[in-house]
Amino acid sequence: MDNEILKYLSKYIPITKELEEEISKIEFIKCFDKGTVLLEEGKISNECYFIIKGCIRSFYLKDGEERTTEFHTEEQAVVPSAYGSNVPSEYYLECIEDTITGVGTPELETEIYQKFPQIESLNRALGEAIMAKQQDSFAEFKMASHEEKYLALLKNRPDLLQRAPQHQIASYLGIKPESLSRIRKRIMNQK
Amino acid sequence: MDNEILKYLSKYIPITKELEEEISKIEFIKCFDKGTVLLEEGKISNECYFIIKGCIRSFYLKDGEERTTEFHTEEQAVVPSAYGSNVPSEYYLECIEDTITGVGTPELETEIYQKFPQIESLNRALGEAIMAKQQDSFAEFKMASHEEKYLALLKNRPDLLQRAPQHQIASYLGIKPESLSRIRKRIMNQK
DNA sequence: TGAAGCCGTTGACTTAAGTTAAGAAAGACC
DNA sequence: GGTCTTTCTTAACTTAAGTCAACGGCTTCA
Repeated sequence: MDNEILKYLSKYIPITKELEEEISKIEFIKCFDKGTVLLEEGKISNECYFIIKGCIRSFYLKDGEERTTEFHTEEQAVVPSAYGSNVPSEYYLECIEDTITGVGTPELETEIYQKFPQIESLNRALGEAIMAKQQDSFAEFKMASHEEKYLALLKNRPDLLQRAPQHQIASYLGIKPESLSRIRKRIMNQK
Repeated sequence: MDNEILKYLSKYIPITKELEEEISKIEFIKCFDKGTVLLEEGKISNECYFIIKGCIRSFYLKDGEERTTEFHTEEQAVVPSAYGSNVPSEYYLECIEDTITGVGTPELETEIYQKFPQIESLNRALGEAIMAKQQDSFAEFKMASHEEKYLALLKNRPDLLQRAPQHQIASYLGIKPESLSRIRKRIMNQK
């Protein structure tokens, strides 16, 4: 099976011949160079992405300063919150690496859900699971010290620290680059 | 329409006679006194709740200290992250007011989804919308000062500050009760 | 090769939150 | 009514993050 999206789906639901044909037919792969901006603040977004390879950073501007909200990597879906709603986006999507994605649209989604209701079921179940996980990690995050947040990131997504520049990591953690630098120094000295 | 759940559903999808009969038949209303613990750490949970009236607080224990993760109020669903999964819960659910809820189970859910796929579609769509909102507010929360977090809560959920004791609000904001007290004093003096 | 920018680090200073402890106010219970 | 508990506030001290500024390393590009 050389289709990444089918490979992903097969983890959760049986892939029928019919489903395989349909998905192969409609899958729409796009490649983006590092630095490509997929969505800008104020623009309407009608695409969502499933990352096959690479990293997409979402961030918004506050007082001219970039605030990173997420780093999306392999096997993750990127659904702009304004996706399909005709509401201008409040944030940016930027590829911080060369990135290969499957691209979806609201129309395509509707079509697939009609033909394959089990995929909508899957998305509901996955969505609920992701939401519960989000709530848990939000709770952890709220009470953690900045150092603990950094250590948690180091543990859960060690690759990110290699893939993204440190000041972006800092804004993702909700701290200033200077603080992150000091935290790293402190941890080094403790060892 | 005297059924709160139907009233809620009718905001999003047309209520057919058949749907109305079915939901009325299966709806299971329970009332709980203030102080009732609906779920304890370590217990399996097989119920989810839709709050008609009241307030349910979810929290977990860390080093013997309660950490409030959410205050669920009217028209909100409370789905324990371990719901239907046979995994012991990591947190508690407690009614901090007399509370009236609709109660759901995984079996009931499956049954409803089979009979009324449009409800599963609705749940998927609502889930995605809630998730996007969660991500946005998480992003705001990360970069906000403690004072800004308090002011945001004051603005978005002013009722909570009347309904829950201050130390629970503090742990919900991720700060110590002493800090919240100081922040409130600071704000009062500024006015 | 040299100038300009970006990035991470460091230092000095300010500000605010955590910690510990104590006390006042309000409620619950007997 | 009086005691006990819970809740909130206040104070003194410690610790760490924000702010501002400077510097060195590295890349880019003319």
